[in-house]
Amino acid sequence: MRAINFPESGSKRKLLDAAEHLFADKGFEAVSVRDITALAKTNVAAVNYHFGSREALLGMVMSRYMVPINEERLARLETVDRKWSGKAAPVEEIIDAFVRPLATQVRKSDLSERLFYKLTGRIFAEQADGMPPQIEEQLRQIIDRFTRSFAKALPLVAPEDLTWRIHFLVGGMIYQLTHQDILHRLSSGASGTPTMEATLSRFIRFAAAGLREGTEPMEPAPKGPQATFDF
Amino acid sequence: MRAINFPESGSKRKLLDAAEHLFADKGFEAVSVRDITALAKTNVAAVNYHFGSREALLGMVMSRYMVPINEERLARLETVDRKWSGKAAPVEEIIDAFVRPLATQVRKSDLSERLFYKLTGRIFAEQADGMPPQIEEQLRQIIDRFTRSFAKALPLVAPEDLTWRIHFLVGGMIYQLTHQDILHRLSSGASGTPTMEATLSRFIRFAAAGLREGTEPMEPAPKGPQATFDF
DNA sequence: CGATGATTGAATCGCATGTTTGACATTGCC
DNA sequence: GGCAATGTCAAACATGCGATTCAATCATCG
Repeated sequence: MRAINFPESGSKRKLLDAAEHLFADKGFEAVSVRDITALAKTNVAAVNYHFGSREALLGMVMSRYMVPINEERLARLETVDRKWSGKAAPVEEIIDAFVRPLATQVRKSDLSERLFYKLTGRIFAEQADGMPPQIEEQLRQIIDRFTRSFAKALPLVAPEDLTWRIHFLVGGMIYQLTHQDILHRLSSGASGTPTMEATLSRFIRFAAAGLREGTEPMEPAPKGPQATFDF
Repeated sequence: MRAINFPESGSKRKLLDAAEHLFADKGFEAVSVRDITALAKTNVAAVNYHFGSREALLGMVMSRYMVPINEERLARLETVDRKWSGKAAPVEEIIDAFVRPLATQVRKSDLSERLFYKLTGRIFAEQADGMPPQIEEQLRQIIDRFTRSFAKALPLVAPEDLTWRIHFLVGGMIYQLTHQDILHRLSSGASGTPTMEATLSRFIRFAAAGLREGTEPMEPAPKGPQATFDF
């Protein structure tokens, strides 16, 4: 499907690394070509020589970063599908296949945990238009495949509802990644930044409950008339 | 607490309106002073004359936009608290107090639905640092107050867990607002943009289930060994 | 009216941006 | 060695930016 060669060394690689760090830290718009070449210790012209333009470099940073994550997502989903072939898989496992690659790929990266997650968030939050076409295509495929698996796991959720709930899921995760620090700054009882592992399992529980909503075998209302809340 | 007068007319008002439209549509960084003054049909110098700087104008746009929303949030929460004084309110009502003001304030605005929500999202997603101090303070107060109400409504959820779940909630909503169009473009079975009312009630159900997760009176596992899922 | 202070307008400042240029250095291959 | 191809470099270019200047205009009120 793909045929990109990400350079292993040389100043092209140095530029990609520097750009990745800076984009993750400050955001795509806030980083100039000169910032990048300064950090990479190359000449300003190097960016345009190697990539043609600043935008092309930006796209290549996103690709190099996203492609392995998305490939692992699909691989993990396939494993889950095989394991539960035909039967409905637990939604937790599907969500896990979607978010876990973030935790595994972070270790293969030069980026710190914090920067790695910020970059993920930024790719969605800032650059969602202007994404390289092949990345957008890959994403479309992923949402498609995961939606199919969720649909099988949650036959009682109407497809229309399911689409929305998946959006809420993706959004909650993205936002969480990008804005961990800010949200914690706004919460007065802010406990220190926790490990990614803990965040992921918390998130999976939260999202799984949201996805399953309404499919439980009739829970007795624990308190008050919440069954009659009027929407 | 506050003592801002938002101008009712004149070119100061025209600048605020123009800036609001442009910021919502293109994002804060992508809009220049010249773009704003062109749309407002004023001179370039007007921005610096009336606001001192581009940044100050940006802050005033955010304030004029966010303050009424946040005030309505607090007012609604207070109503809910009074209604259930002492007792635990249904989480749906608390979430509603948080998200409903978006639907009511959109009608008082000059902005289209789409631009209105995009602006909300952008204030969080792009400008979360650099927010005017008084807005940040207001937000902190809101998260505080809502957290307290949620805690009372969900006594079985550990405070630490609750903080996280609220983050997921806020993030899911923000992201949804900002990226409705993109997510729908990525979902192949994209049905047309639905009304805000429908989105809100879908979201409230999703988030309420996530918040309540683990507090239900022991649901019989509907399928598979999901109780032993290993995190 | 005329004076005073608020507002506008055209021009310009200094600066940072992405990109291009052309000379120079390095590399790899015959 | 010779000679392309490839890569590097300092310098400059064109553009757009936020901000400022200062004279012209306007509104308000004595």
